[in-house]
Amino acid sequence: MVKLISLYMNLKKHSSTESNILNAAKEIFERKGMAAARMQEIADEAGINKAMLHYYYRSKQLLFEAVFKKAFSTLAPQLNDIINADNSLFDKIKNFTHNYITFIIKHPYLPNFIIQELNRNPEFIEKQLSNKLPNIEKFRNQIENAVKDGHIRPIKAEHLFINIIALNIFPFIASPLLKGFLKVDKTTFKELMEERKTEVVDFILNSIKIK
Amino acid sequence: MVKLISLYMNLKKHSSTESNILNAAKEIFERKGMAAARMQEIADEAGINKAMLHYYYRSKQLLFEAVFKKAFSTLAPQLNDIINADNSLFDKIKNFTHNYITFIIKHPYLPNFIIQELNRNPEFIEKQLSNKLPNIEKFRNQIENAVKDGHIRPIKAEHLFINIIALNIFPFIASPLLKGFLKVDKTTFKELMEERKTEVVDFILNSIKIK
DNA sequence: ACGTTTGTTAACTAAATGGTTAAACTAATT
DNA sequence: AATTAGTTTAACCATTTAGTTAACAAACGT
Repeated sequence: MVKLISLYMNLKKHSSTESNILNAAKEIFERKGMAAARMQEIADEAGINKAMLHYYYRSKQLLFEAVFKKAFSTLAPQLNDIINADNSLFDKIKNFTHNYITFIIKHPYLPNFIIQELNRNPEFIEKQLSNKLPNIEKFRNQIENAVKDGHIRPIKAEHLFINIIALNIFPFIASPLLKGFLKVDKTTFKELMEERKTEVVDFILNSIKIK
Repeated sequence: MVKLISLYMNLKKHSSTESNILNAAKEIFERKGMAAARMQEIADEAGINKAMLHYYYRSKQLLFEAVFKKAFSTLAPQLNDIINADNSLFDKIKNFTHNYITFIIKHPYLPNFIIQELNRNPEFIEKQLSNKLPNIEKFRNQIENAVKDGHIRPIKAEHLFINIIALNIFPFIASPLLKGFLKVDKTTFKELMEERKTEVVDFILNSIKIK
C-alpha cells in the first residue's frame, strides 16, 4: 500500500514537472519558433531550473520535436475524423469549416507554428509524421463520385481539398497582413473570422454545387 | 571629367557591394528567417567580410529591415496595380490569380517570409509599411456594385478579398504540409500549382457569379 | 532507520554569434 | 610622390546560449 502511494507520488511529481515543461515549451515555441525560443525562457515559463529541461528532454531539438509532434497530433486526427466520417460530402465541408475555425480561434498560434517549422524542415513530415498523416482516399472517392453523379461540377479532389484548407486556415496564418490590408482592428477581424464559419461553407458550396 | 569617372567608379564599387549584401541577406533571411539567419552566413553567401555587413547596414536588425521592406515592396505594388486597374471585377480576379501564381512560382520563399516575420512582429506593418499598403477601396466599391447590380451573389468585400488571397497564396506557404497530406512529390505538386492558375479563377467565379 | 534511486538546483563551461577595431588597401586628387 | 577618403580584411571582444556537473533534497525499497 505504501509502495503504491509512493509510486504514485513519484509518478505525479515526475509527470507533473515533465508536462509543465512541455506546456511551457509549447507556449514559447509556438510564439517564437524554434530558432528564436530560448531554453531559459522556457524554464522561466515553467517556473523551474533550466537543467530540468535537459534532464527530461536531453536537448532543445528533442524538446522541440516533442512539442511539435504533440501539436501536430492535435490537428491531424481531427482532420482525419472529419474527412473519414460516414456522412455526405457537403456535411463534411460544413463540419470541417465549423470545427476547424472554432478550434483555431482557441489555438491561434498552432497552424502558423506547424507550417512555419515544416517549411524550415520539410523532411520532418516524412521522417517523423508519416504515421500521423490523415488518409484522404475516402474523401477523394467521395469527390470523384459526386462529380460522376453530377452533384458537383468537375473538380480534381486535390484542388478541392487544397481550397477547403486554404479558405479555412489562411486567414489565421496571415492575420497581421490581412488586418493591414483591410485596415480593420483586432475586434473587427475576430468578427470576420466568426462570420467565416458560415461564409466559407457558402463560398465553397456555391462554387461546386450544380444548380 | 576624371573626377566624374572616379566618382562613378567609387559609386559602382560601393553600390555593388551594398547590393551584393542585400541580395545575399535576402537569400538567407528568406530561407531561414530573422532568428535563424547568421551574419557570417550572409557574408559567406555574398563572398565578403562580415564587417562589411555592419559597415553598410549597421546591425542585423537594420539589414533585416532593409531586406523585408524590399520584399514587401515587390509584392504590395503588384497587388495594388491589379486591384486598382481600370477593368472589370472578373478580369481583376483572373489577372490577380494568373500574375500572382506566376510570380510566386518564381519567388517561392517570399510569401512565407513576409507572413512569418509579420507574425513575429505584427507592429511592423503599421510602423514601417503603412505607406506601402495597397488601397482596396476601389475594389471594395466594385464588389459592392456588382452585388447591387445582381452580377454576383451577396458577399462582403472583405470575405471575397480574403478568399482570393487565401486560394492563391496558401498552397505555397503550406506546400510541405500539403505535399504530405496529398502524398504527392515535388513535380506533381508543381503541376498542381500550374493548374491552379485557371482552377482558382473557375472556383471563385463559379462561387460568386449568378447563373 | 538507512542506503539507494530519482528529482532539483546553482554554478559552471564551451561554443556560437553580433558587433568592433585597427591596420591595410584602393583609387582619385593635388 | 604625398595626401586623402572611402573600402576591405583579420583579429578581437563581449554577450548570449545550449548544455554539463556536482552537490543537495526528496522519496523510495528494504
